Amino acid sequence: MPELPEVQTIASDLDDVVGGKTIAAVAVSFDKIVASDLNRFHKLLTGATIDSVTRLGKWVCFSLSGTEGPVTMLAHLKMTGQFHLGAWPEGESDWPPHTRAAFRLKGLPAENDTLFYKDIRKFGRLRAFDLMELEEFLEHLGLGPDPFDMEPDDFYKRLTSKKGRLKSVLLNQQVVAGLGNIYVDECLFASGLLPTTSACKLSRPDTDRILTEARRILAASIKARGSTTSNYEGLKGGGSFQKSHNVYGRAGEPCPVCGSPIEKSVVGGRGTHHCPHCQRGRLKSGE
DNA sequence: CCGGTCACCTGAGTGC
DNA sequence: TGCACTCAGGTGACCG
Repeated sequence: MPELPEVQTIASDLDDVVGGKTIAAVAVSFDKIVASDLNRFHKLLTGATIDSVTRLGKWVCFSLSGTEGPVTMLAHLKMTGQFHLGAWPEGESDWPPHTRAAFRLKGLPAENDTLFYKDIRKFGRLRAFDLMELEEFLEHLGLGPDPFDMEPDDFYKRLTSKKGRLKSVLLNQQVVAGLGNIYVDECLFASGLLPTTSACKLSRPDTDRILTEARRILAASIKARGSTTSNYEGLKGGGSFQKSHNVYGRAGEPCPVCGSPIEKSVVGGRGTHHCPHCQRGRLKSGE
């Protein structure tokens, strides 16, 4: 379930390990994993050099120099996507379990010269674009800014212009990019706000508090290489921030602040965790 | 515009 | 031991 800190870790590991490498060959073992044209995917990426790997919301963004100009590969890992290094598969039986695509890289030892995209549930998608196609796709996505890039004024306007419940609005990637189920629950606990609060009724102190807590929690999680609950690790291993979760995955356990049992409910179709005592209405001015 | 539901998939966990 | 069942969350599509 990679969210912002996990994708940041994955991208930064990839940048270290495969940055500067040239793709000698591309193989796809499950066609649907490539959501842009498959022939063009092969054509754009084969022979291209990976200049850098960064994060865009929850997308992993490979910037490459292709044979005919700049190329971008965007990867969305959805629930169970991972990148791994291994040996190039010569036959179908050589593919590691659940791997869906392989990129053979030049200049690495043969036993580790291939970047695999692994995805148990096959929800993730890879796309390759030239500059114009990228621009078009990004416009279509309409991602909002990261919490780290967001001005408090802008954040207030974005949240209060939505009529939905706070949890759903924070999960909307067009409002703010990078938050997922885990960090929204943690952030709302830290902010003392109920997930079911109407976003449009929030005060300026409310939205300031949410932004501050989101930045604090996300930064701490990035430092811990993210949260490993299941099916997440970077090239250099998993994270440890799950140990710092206060409410996510802790239904029935005592709230670390007041001791009340953490409640689990469904909000916007997502499992939602909150403390019924610490999370109440909106904050008052000056709090 | 908004909420609810389903589809996309597989594995882990639970209860009988 | 095995089987049926539920659940996990990111996103897009669809309906009311």
